[in-house]
Amino acid sequence: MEYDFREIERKWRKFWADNQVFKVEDNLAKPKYYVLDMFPYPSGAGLHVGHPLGYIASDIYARYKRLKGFNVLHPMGYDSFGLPAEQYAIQTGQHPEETTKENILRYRDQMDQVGFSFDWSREVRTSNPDYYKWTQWIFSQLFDCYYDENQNKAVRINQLIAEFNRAGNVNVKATHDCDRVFSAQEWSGFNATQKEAILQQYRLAFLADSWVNWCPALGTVLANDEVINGLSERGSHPVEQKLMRQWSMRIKAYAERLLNGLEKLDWTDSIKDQQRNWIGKSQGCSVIFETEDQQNSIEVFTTRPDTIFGVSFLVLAPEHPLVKSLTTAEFSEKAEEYIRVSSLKTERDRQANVKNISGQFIGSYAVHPFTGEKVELWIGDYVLASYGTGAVMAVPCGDQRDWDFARHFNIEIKNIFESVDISEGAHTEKEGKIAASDFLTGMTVSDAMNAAIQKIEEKQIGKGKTNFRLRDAVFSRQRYWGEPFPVYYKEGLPHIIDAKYLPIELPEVEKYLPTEDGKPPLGNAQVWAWDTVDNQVVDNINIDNQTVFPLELNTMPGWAGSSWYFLRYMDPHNHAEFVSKEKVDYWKNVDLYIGGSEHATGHLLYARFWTKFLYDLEYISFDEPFQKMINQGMILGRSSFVYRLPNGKYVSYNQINGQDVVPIHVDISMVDNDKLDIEAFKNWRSDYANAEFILEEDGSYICGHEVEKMSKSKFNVQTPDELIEKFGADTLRMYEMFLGPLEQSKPWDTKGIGGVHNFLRKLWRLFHDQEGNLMILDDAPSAESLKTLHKTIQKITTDLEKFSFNTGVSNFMICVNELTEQKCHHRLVLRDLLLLLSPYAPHITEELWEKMGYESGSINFTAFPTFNPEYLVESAFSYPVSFNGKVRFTVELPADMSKEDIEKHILGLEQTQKQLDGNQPKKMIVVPGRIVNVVV
RNA sequence: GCCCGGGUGGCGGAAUUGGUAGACGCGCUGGAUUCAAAAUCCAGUACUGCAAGGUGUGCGGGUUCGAUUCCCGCCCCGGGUACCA
Repeated sequence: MEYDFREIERKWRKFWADNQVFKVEDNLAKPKYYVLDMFPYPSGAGLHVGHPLGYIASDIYARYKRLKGFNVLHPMGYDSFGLPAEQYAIQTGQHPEETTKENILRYRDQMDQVGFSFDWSREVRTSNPDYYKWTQWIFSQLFDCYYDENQNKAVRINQLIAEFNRAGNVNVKATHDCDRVFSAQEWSGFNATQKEAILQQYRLAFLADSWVNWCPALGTVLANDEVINGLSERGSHPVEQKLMRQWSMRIKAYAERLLNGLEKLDWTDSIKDQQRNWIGKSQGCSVIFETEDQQNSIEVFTTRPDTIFGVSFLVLAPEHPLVKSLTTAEFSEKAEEYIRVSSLKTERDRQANVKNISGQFIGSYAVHPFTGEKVELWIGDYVLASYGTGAVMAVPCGDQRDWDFARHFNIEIKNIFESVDISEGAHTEKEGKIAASDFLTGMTVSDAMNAAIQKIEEKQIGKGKTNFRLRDAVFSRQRYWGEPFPVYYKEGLPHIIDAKYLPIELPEVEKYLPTEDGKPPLGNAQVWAWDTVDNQVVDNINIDNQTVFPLELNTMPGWAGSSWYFLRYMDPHNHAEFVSKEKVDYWKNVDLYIGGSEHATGHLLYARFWTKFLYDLEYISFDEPFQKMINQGMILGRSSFVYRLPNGKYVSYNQINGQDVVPIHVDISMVDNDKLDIEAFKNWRSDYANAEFILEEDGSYICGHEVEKMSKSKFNVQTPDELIEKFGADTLRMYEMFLGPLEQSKPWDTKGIGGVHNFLRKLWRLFHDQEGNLMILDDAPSAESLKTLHKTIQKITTDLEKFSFNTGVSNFMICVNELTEQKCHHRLVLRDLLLLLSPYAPHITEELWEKMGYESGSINFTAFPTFNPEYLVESAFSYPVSFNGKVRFTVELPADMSKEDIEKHILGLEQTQKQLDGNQPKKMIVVPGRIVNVVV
């Protein structure tokens, strides 16, 4: 019987599904292991061969862990809210839910074909009301909390209110945006609106007017990580700054913990560094400069307090609140013009003109806190209003931008560094000694830093401070296809709908576009008001602002649902809680997370933030979601090209010979081994129907190729479906792993897939005789076969532990090659081989397992073979003998021979004497079991 | 600019973390089998040289008995990031 992979794979997929083989119970008696893939957004394009790469790796690992006796949680779901479905809806009028469902069906079908061992009974979809009910609930918890910096955790807002009632906010240490200090008496005098306005400045989910990245083309705001070089991540549309009233998340409160938490995670340095940079902690100090007229004071933030005597001017952001009052009449016109011009610049313009130095003197001066000298005040848009204090002390000798600015505007450049030349640029290195700086003179930079901060604090003109680049995260989107907020507005104040009435389901709308008066799409909904008596969503006509109120029109961003989905898998059908304490205490956090590195500063940061928050409230017992993470590389496409000559003929690649040609992408399905199917090409498009060719000598047309990202427009997309049809899922799984290290990006090339397919056929033959009948021998295997087997057990095990899946495949090939040569048909060897291979190639191994007479469908729940080193003991070793490091010959010697004996033996050899050519060896290096080196 | 990766045959990639560079697969060459093809099997395949040999892991140095591996200085490619004070 031949290896009929189609029949075999169909059979086992059905068996697994019918018997729910991979359904996992919360078996508290067994040790747990949680293997998770980043869940996909189900796009209309379906999966290409790049998508399953990570899923295959995680599936192999999950199956391996099961064989090792772990209770493995290995779920899958869909991040099913998102922009593409909504834009498709705008174009076609089709409800995003419909398209999303269709896409999910296609994804599921494609994933099923690969033979993954997901427990589909735990599937989650973020757009499912049963799911987003809890996303809304978590939002309401964030709304109900503030961050207490004394306890260093999130605490219920009631406790803050109690403190306000007791003593105002004088003693409160919390992360907040509140710039006023009030007493208990004042607090009790505030009305409800005033009180809530203040509370908003403390809540972890809060409403605030903030500068946001507004994308007019998409009609929505975007988070910082959704903006790349001033353009939207999706669609590359321009983004501008706009002041809007938006929901935000006070992620800043967690900056320090998000930074420190990275230490204990088993992630790549690259991702950790990206998060560190994004969080952007910088230590320094604030310094207050009094203005010359002593009417105002300007606070700056600096990381170089040691250079305070090098200050020659201050620069304020054009948006700085004091600019207006500090500008003298003489300069007001110029200053206003400068402010106007810079406000028109989008973030993108500002970035594009980084080299352009611009600024404006505003006519007044500050006073240097130590020297009492006058310091010019300037505005310049290289200073950002949103970072630090929105003002900097400029030290041209120590900072290149300040140096450029000073040079450009002809401002004095003081040198406060000992024997450093600053005529051609600033001295930015933190080394050397400080000069001409009063009490700092003669100190090293680091000593001077400490001394300066100490003095500044003594004089009460500032204090040591830590700044973070991390901004609070905007949480409102002007979209339809996202989670609605459980929020209604009463007298302009947001009120949270009680958890027992959740979910608040997305309303039906006629159009998915913003309303004519610029409200978000939910503004089109007819039934979108909250009845506080009946506690339900009712028609807008009932709004009386007495008992029925308008609901929030924004929806939540894409990262809301993906920030906690890994928890829901543990308890996906729980209607009473987002996850039960018992289950989350058993499964804990994800042991192995596999996904792309493009989520470094988005999803991975937000998920960590929400995890820490839920930990603070003691809903979960761990504060990092993903212990170990592997980022699979991108699989690139291999595009094929035909070349058109100016005369319209198509010339084969090797016949171009430097002629002027236009390369044209051709669909890779028409190309086999770079050879073009000419008929298919002619039939592809009408304008190619009469194409003429200049062919190779053998009459074929050879295409050129290039490695590029896979995309429809380049006709280089390879879907898994057609490969599975042609070679089977087991072949595809092993081939994707064989391509190279998981983390590396690599070009997709179908050429080698035949080699992997041959391997499986060869494996099949190992279990059968020449006539194709099953042939399993029950007598004792040879020592040689046992050696092959145990060598393989050892290698496969270490490869799996190192996630080196590509070398794993090689080692299987070596093993099967050796066993074939040994004509090994022994039960004991083949049984273990099947177990070893089953994580990689589950279908063929289930089939052979069953044929060998073992229980059907049990192979993934048996036990992984254990390595026995006894079988590998060698009696002899073939020593490479080198002279001055160059290997000249090898010699077979007993493995237990002593160093001295080896040395003697080698020296006595004729070959050695020949190599020595009459010279005396200076020295001999003998590494037992490794190498012999003779130094001449 | 800065921060992470990476550079090994015609190609994808191996190499116990200082010990025989190029495993495994693809491709290619030759052969067996076949009426023929497919499939399968065997042999060869870093470069150079008739050969002995010589040269080879981006480039230039260094440490070492011995370096793809460690150190110093460059070059190139990929990813991230930036008037962040």
